[in-house]
Amino acid sequence: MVLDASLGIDLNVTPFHKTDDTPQINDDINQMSLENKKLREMLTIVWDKNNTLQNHVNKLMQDNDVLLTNPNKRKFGECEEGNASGSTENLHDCGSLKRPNEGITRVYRRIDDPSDKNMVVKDGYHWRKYGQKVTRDNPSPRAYYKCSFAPFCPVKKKVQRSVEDAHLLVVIYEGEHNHESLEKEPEIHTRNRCLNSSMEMLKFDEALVEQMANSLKRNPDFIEDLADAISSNILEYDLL
DNA sequence: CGAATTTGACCTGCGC
DNA sequence: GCGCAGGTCAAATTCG
Repeated sequence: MVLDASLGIDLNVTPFHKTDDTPQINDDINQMSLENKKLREMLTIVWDKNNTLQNHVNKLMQDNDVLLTNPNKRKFGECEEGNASGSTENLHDCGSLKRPNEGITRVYRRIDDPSDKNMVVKDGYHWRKYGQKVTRDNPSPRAYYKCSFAPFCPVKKKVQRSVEDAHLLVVIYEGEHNHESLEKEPEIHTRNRCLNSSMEMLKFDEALVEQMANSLKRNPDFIEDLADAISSNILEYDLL
């Protein structure tokens, strides 16, 4: 019996064989009840472990936030507060040390349909697409946009689906708009200062947690450790 | 018909 | 110098 296909856990419960022997039937029914009880408790254990892991992931996310929002921990080349679209840098690399990362802002947007090839990100500005390229580290194409006010406005943006999570669009803004937003629709909300409502903050957190969980699931060491932990727990239970 | 998008070619920077 | 990868250009195509 596979409890969780994504984790590849197979509890391998011995099949129950019915016989014609009447006294044997009662024994078998008792045995089945025992096995059902065992299974239920195993499920509880797995569920508990899942909750523990999820709490751990949440804690890691909080620690990460502290690092990103504490200005004293910033170094040269680290993320500047965003301004291209009223947004800021967030999770992941805050830029290499090769060049100052001023005016470079990375934003994650959640999309409902990962198969949707339309990577339009509404951020209140009007953009003109001038190129598209498939990059080495990501099979989904990266789209290049210039602000439609170019060359008056030097801002560019790159939009690419996250390699970690197809539901996430990674938007990289370069430069600073020297004009007002064209539309009155909400700007992209940011981790540090622009998440206006708690609802949007929740959605943002959900996306980040999901991305991190996906990364953990893809990590063979993590899966191996998890399988070890669960199997040792089951063995301990059987020995009782 | 004009604006926006697509897409192959070209340019540039970097590592070897 | 060469090859690779990312970024940009511009002609062709699509769309409203």
